Amino acid sequence: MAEVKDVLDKIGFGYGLLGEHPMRARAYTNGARIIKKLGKGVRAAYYDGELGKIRGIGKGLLGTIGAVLEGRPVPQLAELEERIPAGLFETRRIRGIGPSKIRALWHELGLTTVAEIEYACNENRLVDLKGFGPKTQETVLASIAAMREGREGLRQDQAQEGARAALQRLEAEGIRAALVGDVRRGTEIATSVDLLVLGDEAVQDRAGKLLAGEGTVPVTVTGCADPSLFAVHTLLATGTSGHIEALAARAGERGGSLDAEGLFLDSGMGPHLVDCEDEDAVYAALGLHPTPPARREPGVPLVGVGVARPRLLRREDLRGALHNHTTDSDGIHGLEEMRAAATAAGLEYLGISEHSRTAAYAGGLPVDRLLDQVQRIAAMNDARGDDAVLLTGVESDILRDGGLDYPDEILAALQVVVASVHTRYSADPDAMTARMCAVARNPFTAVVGHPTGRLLLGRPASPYDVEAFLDACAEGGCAVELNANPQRLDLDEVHCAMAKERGVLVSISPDAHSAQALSHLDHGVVIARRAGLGPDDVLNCMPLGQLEAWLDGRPRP
DNA sequence: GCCGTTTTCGGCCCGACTGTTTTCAGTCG
Repeated sequence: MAEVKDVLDKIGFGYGLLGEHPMRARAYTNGARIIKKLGKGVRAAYYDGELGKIRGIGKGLLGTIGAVLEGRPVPQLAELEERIPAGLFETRRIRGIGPSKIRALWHELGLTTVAEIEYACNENRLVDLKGFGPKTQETVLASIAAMREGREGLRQDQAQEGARAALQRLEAEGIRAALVGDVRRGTEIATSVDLLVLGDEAVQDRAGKLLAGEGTVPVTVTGCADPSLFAVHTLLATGTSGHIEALAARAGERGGSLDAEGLFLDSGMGPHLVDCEDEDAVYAALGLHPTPPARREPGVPLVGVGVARPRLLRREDLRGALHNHTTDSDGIHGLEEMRAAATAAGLEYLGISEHSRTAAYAGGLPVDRLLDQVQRIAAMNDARGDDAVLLTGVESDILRDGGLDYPDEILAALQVVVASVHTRYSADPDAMTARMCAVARNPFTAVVGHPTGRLLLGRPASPYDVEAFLDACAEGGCAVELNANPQRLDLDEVHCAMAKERGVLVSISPDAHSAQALSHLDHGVVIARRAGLGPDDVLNCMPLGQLEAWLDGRPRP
């Protein structure tokens, strides 16, 4: 099914391309942005009637959204598709040029696909157009190249959603299947959803055909015909190969083997097949604690029974969540709704950190509005009953020199200052390292938000010295964020592990711009587990009292 | 198309940056 936000975005772009209804175009584009912030909850929000209450979603957009959700045709889109060559819609993914410039390419040069635009750049044909020049042509070319590189792959949220749908479909047909591969291990990007089905080739074929037309997510089906080997095959197909090799080596040490034939061990009378009902039984037979899928990576040691195993983070260890937005800046739900959602999610506290005054595009708060919110939060906490406690704060832009966006006396009035870069990502690496180290050493910084600024499949991480930055965090006593928005997952698992090594706490934050988006925390937990983090490594595993003590105990001028 | 009325029209996030200009349009966040 077409995604709501893509349809709205397409319509907005289409109107922009025709240049006929600029404000109507803006309304659709804005709608797409709202849906994106909502995350997965569009369908529920639509049927609950919540969607229509959101500012920016009116009767027209609601009708369009309903049509998409129910699989009905969308007249506006149909009309645009009639008037605009299909390939042009794809060109909206080229960064650096927007509807106006693409319109010029279409009308002046007759270009209607990404490939044609790329070709024209190589022939140097863009430079002479009015409003274009050598720099623009270069930008376009670089952007198209980046699109090519980044397009391949599924984000964790897309992959999980696709896996859920596929498994449901097979179950409805009475086919037993298990999720295996990268998606099961929780990698930030996967190439396909890998499923193992139980059955002979006929069953596998049927499963493959059932899923071929489903959704947009590529699914790879493999089969196992022998029910008694299903657990071993699940293990093998989950990987990684490095992990499996380590297990096979262990079986070898015991006179046996582990491969598609099953687990064989020698108890004195030659190797015999071990009956394994599930994966845990395989590990147990090898004298091991089971390794969770997230940790089945090369280099992660196996843990023998009798040896204490590291306690990996679980979702229920999270006591709260810092870094969230409301309608006061660019969120789509108010303080009350966000608090209710946090309470429902079992959180003890919720940190509110709106954009700061420099981030005008995101409704960043000037001092008076920020202080007003602080007062409203205090009043809400006074009369909160069993609700989650709200923490005051801000997501301060990190200025060019590494400074924060408010005077000290304002920052001092806040509980949680999250500091994030939102502009000038591509400054040179040395300057960026200095900027990030400066903010890490700033006594007002509690958490550095999405430290590398990457967008998965979209924008590369800022190239700077992250290790030097983490050293500065350790020195300054601040925490680093694992931004759990599946488009970011920033810091990544490698850097999270580096933070742990240095004793730098990790704050797993949903960066929620809607109530639904608190569920991003799940993605953060997966990455934290892959990084080997336990509850002691995560700032928001602290109960409220301890967190407050940590915040208060940090040196401030 | 959305919104909020000073309610049926007339505004629409807004400032920085970039590359193109010669005073600004387009794009981005």
